[in-house]
Amino acid sequence: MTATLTKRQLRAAEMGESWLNAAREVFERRGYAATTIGAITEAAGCAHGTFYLHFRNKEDAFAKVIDNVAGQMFEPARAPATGDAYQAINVATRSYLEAFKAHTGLWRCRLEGMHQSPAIEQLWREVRQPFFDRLTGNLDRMTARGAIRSMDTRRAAHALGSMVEWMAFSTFERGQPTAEEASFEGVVAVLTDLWFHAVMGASQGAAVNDR
Amino acid sequence: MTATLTKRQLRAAEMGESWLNAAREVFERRGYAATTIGAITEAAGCAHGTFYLHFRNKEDAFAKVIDNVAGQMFEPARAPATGDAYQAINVATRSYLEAFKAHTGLWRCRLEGMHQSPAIEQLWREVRQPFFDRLTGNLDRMTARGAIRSMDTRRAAHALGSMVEWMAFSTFERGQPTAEEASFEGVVAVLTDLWFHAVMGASQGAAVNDR
Amino acid sequence: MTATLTKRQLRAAEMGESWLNAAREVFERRGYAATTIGAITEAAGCAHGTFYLHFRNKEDAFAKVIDNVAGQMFEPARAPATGDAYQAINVATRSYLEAFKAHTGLWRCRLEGMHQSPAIEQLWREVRQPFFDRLTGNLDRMTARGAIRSMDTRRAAHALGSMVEWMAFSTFERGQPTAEEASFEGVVAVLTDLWFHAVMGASQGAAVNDR
Amino acid sequence: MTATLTKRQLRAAEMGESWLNAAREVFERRGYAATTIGAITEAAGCAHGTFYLHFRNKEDAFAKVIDNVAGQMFEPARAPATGDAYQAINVATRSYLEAFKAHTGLWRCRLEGMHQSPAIEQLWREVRQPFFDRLTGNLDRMTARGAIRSMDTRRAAHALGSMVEWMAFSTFERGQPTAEEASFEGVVAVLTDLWFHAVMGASQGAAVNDR
DNA sequence: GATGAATGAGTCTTCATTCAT
DNA sequence: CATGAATGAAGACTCATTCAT
Repeated sequence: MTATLTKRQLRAAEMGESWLNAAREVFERRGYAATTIGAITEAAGCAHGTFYLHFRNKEDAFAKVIDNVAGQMFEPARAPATGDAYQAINVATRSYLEAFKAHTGLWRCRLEGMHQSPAIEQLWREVRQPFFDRLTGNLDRMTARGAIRSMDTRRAAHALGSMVEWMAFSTFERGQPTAEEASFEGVVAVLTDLWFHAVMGASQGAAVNDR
Repeated sequence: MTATLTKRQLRAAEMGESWLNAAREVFERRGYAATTIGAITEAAGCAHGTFYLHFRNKEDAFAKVIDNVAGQMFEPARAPATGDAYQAINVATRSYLEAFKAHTGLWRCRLEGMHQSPAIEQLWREVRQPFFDRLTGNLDRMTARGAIRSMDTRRAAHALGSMVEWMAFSTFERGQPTAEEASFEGVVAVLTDLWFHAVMGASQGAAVNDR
Repeated sequence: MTATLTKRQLRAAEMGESWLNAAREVFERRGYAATTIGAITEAAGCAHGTFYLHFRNKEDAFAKVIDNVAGQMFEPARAPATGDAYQAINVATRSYLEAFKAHTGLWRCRLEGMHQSPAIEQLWREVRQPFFDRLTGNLDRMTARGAIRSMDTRRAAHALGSMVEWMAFSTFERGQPTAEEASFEGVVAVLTDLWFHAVMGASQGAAVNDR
Repeated sequence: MTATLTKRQLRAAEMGESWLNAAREVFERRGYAATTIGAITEAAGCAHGTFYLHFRNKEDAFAKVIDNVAGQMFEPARAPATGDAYQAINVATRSYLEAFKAHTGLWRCRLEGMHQSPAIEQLWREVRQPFFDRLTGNLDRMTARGAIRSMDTRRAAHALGSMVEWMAFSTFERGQPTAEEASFEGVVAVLTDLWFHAVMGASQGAAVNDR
């Protein structure tokens, strides 16, 4: 892990870091398709041709940018769950939304770019997989110790993760900042509440009986 | 004369249909950015310039395509809820996933195109809004008659809708058809289960006490 | 003369006159290059293809328009000179400027179009020639009876006609209507004054002696 | 380093020159509307895209061409008047006609292009204005010292300038080289003669009295 | 490593003209 | 005579990529 980080940092240092920042800034601001090599070199303050000393092409530049910030985007959710289940879900959700908010532009860019480059789609999948794996593991453990009803944990993790991910996107993406809906705490509260009940509820049979 | 007119109008209508189909097919297959006017005219089997007799430009063509299928995509969820809550959620979820599955390519295309055209973003928002409004209304009614605990219904509707929407996308988008995950019924079951418990669970206070 | 007029009127009547008006209106408003067949048919309230029942192409349409209004544009100057020389020049100049003012748009259009179509250039030359011929004739007569000094009457007519023509254009063309400069009477007075002295002055030798 | 830079800059300057020449040549030969980017790049012996390294578009190219030759076209008239009035007028007229003759194509092109581009119209106006200002100044001075009768000097300058300008155009434009009319000296003589008498003649009142 | 001029393939868009109805 | 859909040639403009310096 440290090796990976070091390697990444080293490579970033090699290319002056400024290139990655320039590329990221342009991708965030203009989106994938609208980003041109010229815009990146301009942001980097270098000549046009110099781009190709650092990246193979636009796809490669985006991949390197994603690779560089992927850690920050999914790292927070990696914190070990502490306290009771509700608290744990609340903290995890808040962390995720905060991390998401800091990279809205890249998220949008990726959403656009993954359809224009299989490599980007693949990269993103790899980056996101550990996140879902962790969620699945959590549900597995809770199921194992009888804390929640039994369920298809992999798919449940996927569904709940999607809920947070897509709600985050809908809420924070540019153009959607309705004052009310964008209220950070409100979103955290609702997501926590739904997630908590979704997994903590009694088995469906019992629930049905309760009606 | 009427015959002439009718014949002409008929052919015009037919052409309109075939152009929409040609455009849709290309958008689905190649995505937004990669779709060229030439590809559409080729699919339509007509000359290049003819495109502009039907559409103003690519953006307009996509808008017309979306407009044409939007009804199909969100109509199913409009069916009145029948039976008990679990059944209603199950039916609605299955309907949505089926409709989604039939237009995966367009969904992907829209996800890509909305970042390249404000008009498309706006159009989609308008198309999707009624869907969320209906969900919100359902939750409001259930809350009103005490069937579920009280909650921020608008945000809850948004979150649950997002869960289904994004899970559907992750599951059915091209390149993701892992045999297991793509199992339609499994996905429907999990989504129904989570949704049901998410809204039917007792109030958070009680739940917390249950720990 | 009457025959010519009749023939022209007949042909105009044949094509409903409205086509000529529509074409003229568009040429005046948009200029030669910017005029499209579609704009003319739209102005005429007819279908696109109908244009070709009346004109061979844009060049032909413009030629017919010019042919139709040529009379009006140069007719006034045809009035026989009455009164003394100064009065005659004054009246002729005013007439010319008035006629010019009524067709500024066409003048501009012709200036633009003559470089895009040899036929238009040729047509215009033919239309303008009689005007200069008349001027030349006038100077010839005055020289013959000793009213003015002897000169190269053809070239002098050309030069003086050009003065009025180009001054008119500079003064009345769109975008040049400085209040002061566009003052109609002021322009007439100056042109009359210069023209009068240009031809009435004593021979150069005498003039030089006068210094 | 300096060598490299210098060499590069030199070549860049050379290229700039050759591009201007290529563009000018094409504009002169084909006129404004008929000039295509392809024709210019062909004349320059370069690839299509290279055009846009030197000019923003056709309008910009023409503006730069005009800007480049404007000095040459109006410079001659700037020479200080020497000798008597007749000589001064003669020299100025000859200079103008010579300069005009060297750029007939551009003149025609400008006449055509100014109706297709407000920027070109504006540019030309700016280029031509000093010329008329100088003429006005000359007349003002002559009036002040009583050398000529009093008149509306600004309009008179405009009218006389127009006479020379438009006579030059009619005489030298392609297609008009009738042997007789194109005789350079003859035109100079007539224009000088008319201009001289136009301004040197006694006041109109006196002239009228002379009748 | 850095530069930036040059390239040319690729797209969009317009529009004169034709022709079956 | 009238229609208007269809055509396709033509031209503007962009931009990723290369390469000599």
